Amino acid sequence: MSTSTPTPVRERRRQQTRAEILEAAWRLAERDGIAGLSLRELAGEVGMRAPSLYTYFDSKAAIYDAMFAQGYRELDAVDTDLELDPGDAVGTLERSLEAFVDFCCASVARFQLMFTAAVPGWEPSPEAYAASVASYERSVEGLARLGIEDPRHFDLLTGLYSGLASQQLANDPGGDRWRRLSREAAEMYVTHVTQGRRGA
Amino acid sequence: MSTSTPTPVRERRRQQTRAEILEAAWRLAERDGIAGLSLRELAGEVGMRAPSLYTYFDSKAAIYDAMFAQGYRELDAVDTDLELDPGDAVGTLERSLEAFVDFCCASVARFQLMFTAAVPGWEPSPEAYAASVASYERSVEGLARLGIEDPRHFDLLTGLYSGLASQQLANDPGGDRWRRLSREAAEMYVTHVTQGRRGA
DNA sequence: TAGGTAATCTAACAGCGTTAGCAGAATCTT
DNA sequence: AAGATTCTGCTAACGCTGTTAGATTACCTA
Repeated sequence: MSTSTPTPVRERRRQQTRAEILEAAWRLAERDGIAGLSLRELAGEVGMRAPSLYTYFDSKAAIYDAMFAQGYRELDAVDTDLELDPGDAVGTLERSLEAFVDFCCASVARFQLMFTAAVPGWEPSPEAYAASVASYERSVEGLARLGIEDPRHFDLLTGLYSGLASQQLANDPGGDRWRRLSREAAEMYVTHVTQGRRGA
Repeated sequence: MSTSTPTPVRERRRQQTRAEILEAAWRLAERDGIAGLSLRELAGEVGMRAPSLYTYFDSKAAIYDAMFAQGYRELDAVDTDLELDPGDAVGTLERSLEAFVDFCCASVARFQLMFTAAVPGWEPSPEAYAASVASYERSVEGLARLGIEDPRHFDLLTGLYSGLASQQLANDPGGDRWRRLSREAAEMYVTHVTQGRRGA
């Protein structure tokens, strides 16, 4: 007939090649910045010419999309590893802040892709964006278990996360000038959100 | 003689055309993102062809440099307008935070250029960078007059500035979801830095 | 008005993402 | 095993990018 199955064994090779391309893409993006990624060079890195990449990805934007989704999967892994102790909100937030700064510093390209509009024309597709929203909502849930439920307080905290990470990356890459403020920031924040309102 | 004066009246026209180019550059950068700026379109906007721009700027990077310096001059103007009241640290910081978020939101392109690495290959020249450092140090001085001198506390505050502004721009452009937290953030911060240490 | 400089142009180069059309290889079907 | 099909990679090309070289025009100065 005409439209047969998508060939089950072919699909394996295809996915493996896709993964190989993404791996090379991260390497090059780390070297040249996320927006500096060149399809011709990326293709050469996996032994191809540029047009052949279009067999595996519809466009450069689709490559960014796959990387974006990969980034949020990795962030979810970090969040999952983090042990949440409702009895020690400060300690939990401290570790969470440190983990987030570490996550951002571990890959500048990933940070640029996930949290800044560093790629001129690109923005995540609806599906990729949905993954980021899901990750965000999981954080909301975690914070709620620490007793933080006021939306304003939650926004204030995301500001702290974002602020420490972006300052660390922009003004002390490779160092810990802002990362080491995690404890102090957590204390300041928890003191603030619990002040006046004891118990419930 | 060979190398005569740079012609005093010619220089006026030249500077005016430079300003005209920069003005158009901001307009286009606002529309397409700072990295999406096209020299051919920029030239067309001022009635030229692309190569003619090289009479006024050595390269596209030089245009970014001029815009970068302009941005810091505008930021300095904001800081200068801000009245510093040592008797009301919270109020002063609140207004300062609001002003900074407003400054960032007033021009996404300017924010991208000044505070993010949104332009692939470009980074400010030593002269342009020096202007940003000078602006930074003026802020340190202002903060010191509010009694904030501990470098750690200062870094924590820059994190708050950066965090509120970047979250506002990324997740609620045009709104005030993070901007309106300025008061609360200032209270939280001042409470923290003054706790335990009264007087001197 | 003549001379010289400054400003602008066209043509071109190497790079970019992307598309069209074609060759070859790998697979599935008979 | 042979034929039909699909899949993967290629080359050539288009229109875009920043940039340079060289020629030409416009303008200020003397």
